Amino acid sequence: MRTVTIADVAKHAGVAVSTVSYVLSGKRSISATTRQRVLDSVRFLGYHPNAGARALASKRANVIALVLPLRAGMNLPVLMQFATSVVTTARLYDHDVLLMTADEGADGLRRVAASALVDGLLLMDVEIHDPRVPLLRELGEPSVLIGFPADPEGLTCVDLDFGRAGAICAEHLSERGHRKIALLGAPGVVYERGTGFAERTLSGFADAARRRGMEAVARPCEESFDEVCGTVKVLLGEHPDLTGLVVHNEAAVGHVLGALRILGRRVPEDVSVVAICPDDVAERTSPALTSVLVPAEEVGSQAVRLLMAKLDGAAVPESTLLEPRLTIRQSTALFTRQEDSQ
Amino acid sequence: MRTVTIADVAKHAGVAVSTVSYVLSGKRSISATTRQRVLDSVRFLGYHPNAGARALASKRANVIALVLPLRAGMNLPVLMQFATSVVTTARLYDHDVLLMTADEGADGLRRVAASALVDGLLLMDVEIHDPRVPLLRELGEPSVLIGFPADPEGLTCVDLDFGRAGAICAEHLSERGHRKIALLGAPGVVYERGTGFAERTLSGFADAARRRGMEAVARPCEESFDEVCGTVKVLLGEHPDLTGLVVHNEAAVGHVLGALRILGRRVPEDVSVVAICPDDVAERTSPALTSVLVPAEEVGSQAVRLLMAKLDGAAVPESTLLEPRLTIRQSTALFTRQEDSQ
DNA sequence: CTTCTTCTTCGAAGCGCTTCGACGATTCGA
DNA sequence: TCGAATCGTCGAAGCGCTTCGAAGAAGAAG
Repeated sequence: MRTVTIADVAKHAGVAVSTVSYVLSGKRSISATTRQRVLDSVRFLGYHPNAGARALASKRANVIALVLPLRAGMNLPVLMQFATSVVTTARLYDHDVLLMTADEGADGLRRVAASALVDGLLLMDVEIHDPRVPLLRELGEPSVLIGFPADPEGLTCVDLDFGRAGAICAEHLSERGHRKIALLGAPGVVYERGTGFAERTLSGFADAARRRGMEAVARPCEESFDEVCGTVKVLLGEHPDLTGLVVHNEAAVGHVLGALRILGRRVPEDVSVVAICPDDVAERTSPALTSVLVPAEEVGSQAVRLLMAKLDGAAVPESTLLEPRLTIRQSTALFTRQEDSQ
Repeated sequence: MRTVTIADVAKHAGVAVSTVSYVLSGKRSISATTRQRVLDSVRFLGYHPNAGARALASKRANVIALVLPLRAGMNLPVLMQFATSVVTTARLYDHDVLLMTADEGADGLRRVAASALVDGLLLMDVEIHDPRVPLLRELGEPSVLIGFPADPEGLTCVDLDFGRAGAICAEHLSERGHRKIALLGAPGVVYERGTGFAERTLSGFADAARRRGMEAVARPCEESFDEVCGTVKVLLGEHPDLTGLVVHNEAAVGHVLGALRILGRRVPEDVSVVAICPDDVAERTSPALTSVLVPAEEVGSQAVRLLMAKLDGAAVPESTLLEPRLTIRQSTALFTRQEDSQ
């Protein structure tokens, strides 16, 4: 069973090879009757263009690279959602996705760019001082970053507006009457690595709290049950009048409720909890958590769309921030001060 | 900055294009001096072969497809480890990895095979009655499956030996003196879908228990804390003399210890717990869990190696089962019967 | 009826690489 | 010492596709 080539289709349809090509690409007008005849032959023979030949002749591989980091402290479910949406969206544009890990580093990027294996790059989990960023400028390969480096000048970046996300959480608690609130963040290493989103959430949270005249504290937090429990305990010990908790650590979300239970605090009667996490995680706890969604799918498909636009030579905005959305569930309640604090 | 081609290298080194090609592929002997001269030119010019041209001429894309399912009930961290190890191992063989989701289904497989985009397929999370399996036979594309379909005849399959894993858990508990044990499994849907690994674990567990003269029960289990708690409660209610628990549900592992704590059972004094999960999960709990490792990395790299062998036309075993390893930690203790049951 | 357009379609020239056959230059056996 | 085998290298023929220039057909315009 030899594979079907464009020449086979041309012969079967009784036209020239180039005609078949033009029918398939739509780059020149072809009469309706010829087009139909060609299309019929394509279907009849089960023709699929040879990717290598196409790439060679057109200088377009119709493949994009997805560069995943896969480091500690990553949020797997969100990452997975993201990857899925990238693949799905890319397919809508007739592109495939090459999976690269960050281990290969600069050489890897250089290699795929130079070998014309891919037409563009999608980099995830970009850090504030990401070593890949200067290389990216040097390569001149079309690219889109998920996350923001320190200097996004000349690059195309997409992300959830984490500053707003932090602020929305604080504002929601403020509206519910809370006066003293805390942020339970990502593990310490995430901050140390300078991953932008964690810091931006924190400052959005803190700024909003200040604007609303609330007292706010923040703490990084590891992901094991015991660590979460310990952190929450210390937090409540140091700030007995704490009534609102924002959790920005997906893995810890589940443990926080358990910790509060053990510590004898009811949710939402004693403490209100808002999480920044995907909806399914927030819905699986009890009580279900009021949460701000990380729209992984939207980020992924938007990133692909931007990359496709760049491949077509279109101008795209350097910065795209996706608006977070708050979903109110059972973990936040109107807080009526039992006794005015102080 | 035009891209460097093999002709540029040839000219720079003062040899024929074909000579450069043979130096790089090693398919014909080349004198040491010429080889060195060519290699120097390659490095000097920063030459990277054009992937499309290479694929076209050699009929080998040097790319393999990784087909991920991305359904409910998947075990993300393991899946991620697996994907990483596939990419890393593939690179050792100078291959890249194309990421596909199962959504595209049969058409997707047909497409990448027909377009010669990839040389082979790696399918994950294969089900007992997987619709992709017959297609695979039809396509005749080199492939390796992770997991076992009902009829693996003529296919190449790799997996952890889950039957042994279940058995090892039971045997370990038996050796520690337990007489009545239970298996807390994957969510119900996983069993209903007929994913082989869950069933094989269960039967390995049950058989070993029977051989050792232990009483054994099993239950599927959802992943939220409340569901886990409920399931454990029912289990202990129905079987008050239960002293050993095997957990084969990574997401639930953390919750199980919390549930036992709430129910007033100490680990390992009252109940011993063995988990089937990656080491890092088992180590993060307290007490750290005695566990059987799912060697995701080994599965991934082994799968790639098998696929590479097939691409080279070598014969490979139809079935490769990786031996599970038990790591003893703090969650299982010698059980001394307080009173001989019955 | 001729000339100029416009619309379709065709032929051919690559794209950059691999691979086959061939050809000198050595080396070996007898 | 001569023919045969071996070694190292070269040239050229594709691989299957895109794309450019041009040609034929069919109207439109004069």
